Amino acid sequence: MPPHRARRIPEATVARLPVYLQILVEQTELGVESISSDGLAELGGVNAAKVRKDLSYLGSYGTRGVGYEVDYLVYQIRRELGLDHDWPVVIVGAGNLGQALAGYGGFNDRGFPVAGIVDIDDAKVDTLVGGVRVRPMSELSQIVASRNVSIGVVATPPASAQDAADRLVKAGVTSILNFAPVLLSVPVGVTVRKVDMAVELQILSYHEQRRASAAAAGTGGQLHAVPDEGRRGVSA
Amino acid sequence: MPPHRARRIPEATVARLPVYLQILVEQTELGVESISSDGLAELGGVNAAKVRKDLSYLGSYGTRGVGYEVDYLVYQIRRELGLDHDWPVVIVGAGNLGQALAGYGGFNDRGFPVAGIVDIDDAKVDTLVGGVRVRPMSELSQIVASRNVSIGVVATPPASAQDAADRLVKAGVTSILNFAPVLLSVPVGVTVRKVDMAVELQILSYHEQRRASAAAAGTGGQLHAVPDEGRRGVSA
DNA sequence: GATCGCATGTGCACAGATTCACAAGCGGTG
DNA sequence: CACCGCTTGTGAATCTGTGCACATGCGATC
Ligand SMILES: NC(=O)c1ccc[n+]([C@@H]2O[C@H](COP(=O)([O-])OP(=O)(O)OC[C@H]3O[C@@H](n4cnc5c(N)ncnc54)[C@H](O)[C@@H]3O)[C@@H](O)[C@H]2O)c1
Ligand SMILES: NC(=O)c1ccc[n+]([C@@H]2O[C@H](COP(=O)([O-])OP(=O)(O)OC[C@H]3O[C@@H](n4cnc5c(N)ncnc54)[C@H](O)[C@@H]3O)[C@@H](O)[C@H]2O)c1
Repeated sequence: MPPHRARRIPEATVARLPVYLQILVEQTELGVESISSDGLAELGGVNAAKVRKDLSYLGSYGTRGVGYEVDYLVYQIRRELGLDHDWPVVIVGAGNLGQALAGYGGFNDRGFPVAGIVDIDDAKVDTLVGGVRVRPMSELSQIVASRNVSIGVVATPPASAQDAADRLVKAGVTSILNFAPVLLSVPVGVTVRKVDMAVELQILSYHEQRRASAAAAGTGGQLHAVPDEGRRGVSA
Repeated sequence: MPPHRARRIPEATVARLPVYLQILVEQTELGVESISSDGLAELGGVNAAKVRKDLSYLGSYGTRGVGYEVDYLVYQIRRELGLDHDWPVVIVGAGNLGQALAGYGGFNDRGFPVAGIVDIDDAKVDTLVGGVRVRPMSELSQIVASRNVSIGVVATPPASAQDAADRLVKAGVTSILNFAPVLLSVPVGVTVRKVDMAVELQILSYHEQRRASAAAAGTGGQLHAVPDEGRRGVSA
């Protein structure tokens, strides 16, 4: 039986664990063997108390007065995130974005090999993108089943995104990463995350605009820096 | 003088306004002239009370007993987000991702035309990606200055991302959208947002893993659906 | 012009996330 | 083996966000 039974980790923490993991792996490569919550906080751009609380959800894996053993922490975070094995993904839509994703080595390195990429356009089928051959939609189910895929990526135009999601679900996928700027409707039990780059730009635009109007209304142009936080602006 | 002076809008709300905006524009195109908080909530996959509270930060632009006039709401959200004019962006890094971004029409449509794309690799310079010619790094400042760019996109490998950000800041950019999986360090007054696709996949992986272990520990395989929420899984 | 239905706008209670502050405890030192 | 410095782990306070529930007020109807 595992140490704590079925502890539920807050979503906010789950979203930060991958960031810690990334940093810790980099530190390992630099030969660092031990790290304090302060050190990790610095590298991750967050508060040290938050780091400690986040890590405490995994269990007590630090040593008081010393810090955390990097290797062991990597192992524990990996385990918690389910990264102790690969998660092959299937990409639907071999357009601009789908091709960039398929050709990107970073996913493979981080445990998400591209099991296949499918497209509805016959002209795209059988072309090679990033070492992967584009397959027709009819093979989607077969790819999912044979490679035991549970994560699908939607990279089709918005109008086709729901169709793509429906096919993924029908094929047996239970998690979807959606790049189309539309809300996907899926059965209960399927998890969807959306990445919308236009939304990100619009959030930046809001802050730009706010800065501009604050300057206009403000002390007359002289922009004096906020107290501190070292050398970092609004982040996410 | 504007109606409310300098109301501060909660970050969570700022992040949802672009989603409402997108939906409202689509509704306009469908000929819909008026929408209730319920309707908008449905289309946006959120709670109706949240929609009302979010919109109330902009001012009282609804009509009790009726709803919101779509056109007017679009206008107000645009204004609040600073989308009453275009925000040209400059992309650093013309690799897989940079090319996909430059070739993507959706940014232009949503008010973020690509003012330029630069790369450090001479072999890439002068090639055309998505109708835009790749420029050498030496022209970055000139592009930023002449097109009045305040938003930069980092699409270089992680190791070069800080360098790219430094150059953007030096050129005068005050907002950065970072696609490299590293924390960027920037001066106070510069806003950074990070989009990390591997993080998104890892969050999905966490939920997959959790589902799997819950099923193993659970009632023995028979997956019965959660009470409801209609037909939608975990979302973001 | 009084009445009624209906959707907004918001006070309030609750939930979740962040941060502080400090007791607990490990390892090294004398 | 007792002491000391240092960092973890966590209770408690605070801040932020969510969602209910309902008073408010608009517009339509009679
Ligand atoms: N390219 C980018 O940089 C970028 C940036 C942000 C968001 N997006 C979003 O990502 C999505 C894809 O963008 P893109 O630029 O790659 O578009 P694209 O038009 O280049 O490619 C879309 C691909 O999907 C295929 N397709 C269409 N309908 C399909 C269906 N029902 N099933 C399977 N395949 C189908 C098309 O044949 C095409 O190959 C869009 O929703 C877009 O809004 C793209
Ligand atoms: N391709 C994807 O789908 C994808 C997905 C997720 C994340 N990313 C991230 O996006 C970034 C870019 O990925 P990619 O696949 O396009 O990489 P890539 O290697 O194809 O392209 C990177 C480009 O940046 C240029 N470059 C390198 N150093 C530079 C510098 N100092 N200044 C300016 N340009 C420089 C290179 O010449 C190259 O053209 C990476 O950080 C990657 O982790 C990419």
